[in-house]
Amino acid sequence: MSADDRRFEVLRAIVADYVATHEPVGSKALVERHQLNVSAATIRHDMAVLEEDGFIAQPHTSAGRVPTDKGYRLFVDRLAAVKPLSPAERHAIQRFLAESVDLDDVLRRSVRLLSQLTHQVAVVQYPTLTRATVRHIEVVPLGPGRLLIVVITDSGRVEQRVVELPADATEESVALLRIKLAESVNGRRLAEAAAAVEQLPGQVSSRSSGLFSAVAAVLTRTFVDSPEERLVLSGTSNLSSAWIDQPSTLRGVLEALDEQVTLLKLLALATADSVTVRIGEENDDANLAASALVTAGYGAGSTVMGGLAVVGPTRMDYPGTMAAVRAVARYVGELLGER
Amino acid sequence: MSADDRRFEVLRAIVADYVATHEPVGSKALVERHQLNVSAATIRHDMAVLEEDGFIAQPHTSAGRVPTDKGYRLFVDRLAAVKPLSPAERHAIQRFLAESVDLDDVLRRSVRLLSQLTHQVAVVQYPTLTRATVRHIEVVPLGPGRLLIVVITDSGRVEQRVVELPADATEESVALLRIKLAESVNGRRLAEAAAAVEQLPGQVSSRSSGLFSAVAAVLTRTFVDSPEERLVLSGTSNLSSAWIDQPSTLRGVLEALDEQVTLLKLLALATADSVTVRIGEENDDANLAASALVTAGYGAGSTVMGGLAVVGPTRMDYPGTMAAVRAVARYVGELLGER
DNA sequence: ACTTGGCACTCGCCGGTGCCGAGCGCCAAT
DNA sequence: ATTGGCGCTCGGCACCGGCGAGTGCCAAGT
Repeated sequence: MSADDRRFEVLRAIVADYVATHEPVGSKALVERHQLNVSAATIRHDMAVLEEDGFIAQPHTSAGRVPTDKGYRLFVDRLAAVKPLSPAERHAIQRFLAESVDLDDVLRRSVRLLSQLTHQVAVVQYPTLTRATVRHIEVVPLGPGRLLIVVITDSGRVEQRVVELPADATEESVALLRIKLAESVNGRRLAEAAAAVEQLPGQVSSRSSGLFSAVAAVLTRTFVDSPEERLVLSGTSNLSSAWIDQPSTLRGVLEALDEQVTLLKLLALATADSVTVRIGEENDDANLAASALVTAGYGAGSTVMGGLAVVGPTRMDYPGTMAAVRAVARYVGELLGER
Repeated sequence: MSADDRRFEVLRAIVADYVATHEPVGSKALVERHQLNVSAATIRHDMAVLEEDGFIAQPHTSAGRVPTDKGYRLFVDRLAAVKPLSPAERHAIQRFLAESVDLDDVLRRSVRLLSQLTHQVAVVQYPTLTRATVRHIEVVPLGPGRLLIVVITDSGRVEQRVVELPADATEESVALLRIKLAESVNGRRLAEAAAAVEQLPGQVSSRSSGLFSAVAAVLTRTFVDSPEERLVLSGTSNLSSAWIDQPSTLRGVLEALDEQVTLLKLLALATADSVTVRIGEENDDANLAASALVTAGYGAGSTVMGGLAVVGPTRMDYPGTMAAVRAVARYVGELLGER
C-alpha cells in the first residue's frame, strides 16, 4: 500500500468516524478504531497533508479534523461501486412497493420507504410532463361556459385543466372537439400533442374555431410552456434529529423543501439509473449549502420519467443512502414501466 | 373596574408581552408597558392569585410569569369577537385568491397566503369526499384488463381509481357501464352513489355483472370505507424561527405534520365559519402538546367541505391568527361555492 | 525515504466562584 | 383594597484555572 493509498484510507476512516460520532476525529482515536497498522504520529502527518490539500479541516485549533465538502466528494468518487443492499432488504422493498395500486400510491410508498431506509428526508418527483406521452384525453362539460380537459399520460399521471368557453360554443362543437382531440393527441408527446391541437382551429367551421383555440391555448400554456411539476415529501420529522448540531442551517433546508423550485431544478438533472451526489456548495442554492443531495432518475429503460432524492446534512451515510436511492429508483421505474 | 376585571387585564397584558418578547414577564415591566393605573405591588398580588388559579406559572423561582395553556384558553375565550382584518388586507387576500384557476390552485394559494399572513405553518384540507356529490363520472380504458374511473365532485376535486377487470369483460359491457354509471351517480353524494352502483350488477346480464361488481367494489372501498383525504402544507420554513426557543418540541410538530393523520382528525372537527382554537394539551396528541392549532371549516353556506388550520407554538398571536384563518376560510368557501 | 516516539504548545471544555439584578412574598401603613 | 418598603431567592454572566485532547515539529531509528 502506497503512502497515497494510505492517506485515502485515513480520509475514509475520518469520514466513517465523523458520520458515526458527529465529533471531530483525532489521530489517536483513528488508530484505535481502525486497522491502519501505523502510529498516531504518521497519521498526524497524513492528516496535515490532507488538510493542506483541502480534504479535511479543523473546526478550531487543537481539535480533531472534519471532512470538508471536497473531502466527502473524493470519498464518494472513490467508492468503486455502490454496494448493493442485502437480498432480504431488496425483497422487502419490492414486496412493499408491489402492493401499490396506482401512480399516487407508488410514489407515496416510495418516498415513505426511502425516508425510512435512510432516516432522512426523501423527495419524489411526479413523472415529468415534458417527456410524457398522452394515453387518453377526455372532455367533461362543467356546467355553462366551462369545460374540463382530463389528460392521462402513459405513466398513469392524470391532469385536469379548466377551460373557459367562448360565449358562442355549442354542444355540437364540444362533441366535435372530443373526437378531434382523441384523433390528434393519443400516443403523442405532450408538446407534439399541443402543437397538433394548435392546428385544429383552422380545420373546423368558424363557429367552432373559438372553442378550439381556447382549448389549444390552455393546453399549450399549462403543458408546454409551464408544465406543472409535483413533488412528494416524506420523513421531514427526521430533520430534527439529523440537524440537532447545526440548527442554524435548518432554516435553509426547510426553506428549500418549502419552495420546491430548487429541488425541482436539481431533480431535473437526474439521469436514469445512475446515482448522483451533490455535496454542500455544489448545490448552487445557498439554502442547501450545508446539505447533501443523493438523487437518481427513474424510468422505463433509458427514458427518464422523473427523479427522486434524499436530502440530508453533508455528514451522512453516503454508501447506504446511495444504495437505497438506487434500489428504490429501480423498482419505481419497473413498476411504472408496466403501466 | 372590579378587581376581577383587572386581574383579567393583567393576564391579557402578560399574554401580549410574552408573545411579543418570548421572555417571562415581571410585575414591573407590566406596569411600565401598560396603562394599568395601579402599582407593581398590586400587580404582584394579582399575579399570585392568577398563579394559584393556574393561569400563569413561573419557569423558576424569582423569574417572571408565563401564561399556561389554561391562561391562553381564558384569554382566547374572552376575546369578545374576532377582530376583522383591515379592508386593505381583505382586498389583497380576495384579489390574490380570485386569480386562481382551479381547485388545486385555490388551495395552494390559500395555504401559501395563510402561512405568509401568520408567519406560521398553514394546512389546508382538500374538500372532503364524504360530503361531496358527484358532478361527473368518466370511464377510461387503460389497455387490456384495466379501467380507470375518473370522478369529479362538485367542489372540483378530481379523483381517479384503477380497476382490474375480470377476464371476461367485453367492450360492450364497458360501454354499458359508462351509460349506467352516468345515470346512477350524477348529482348524488359519494356514499349514495356507491350504494347505487352496488345495485347495478343485478340489473345487467350475467356476462357484465362481474365487471360491474369489480367497479362497485373499488368505488365503495376507496370512496366510502376509506376515502382519501389530502392535505397541503405551506410555510414549514417558519418553523425554524417560531421554535428556536424550544427546539426539543420541534420534533413532535414535524412528526405531526409528516403523519397527517392527527391533523386530519383535528380538521374533521372544524365547523363552518367559526374559528376553533386548540391549545397545548387540548390536542390529545402528545406530539402537539407544545403547539396550538387555529382551525376553521370552509364551505358553501352551512355545508362544510373541508378545514384549514394554522399550527404554531402556544405562544402565538391568537387574535391575528384567528382573523387570518377566518378570512381565508371565508374566501375559499366563496370561491369553491361558485364552481 | 518513511516511520516513530517524545515534547512543548494551543485552546476548547468544564466546574467553581462571586457578583448583579430582576422578581417575589410578606407586611405594616394608608 | 392599595401601596411602598424590605429581605430573600436564584438565574445569568463573567472570570478563572486546571484538564486533556489534539497538534506540529524534530531528532532518532529502520
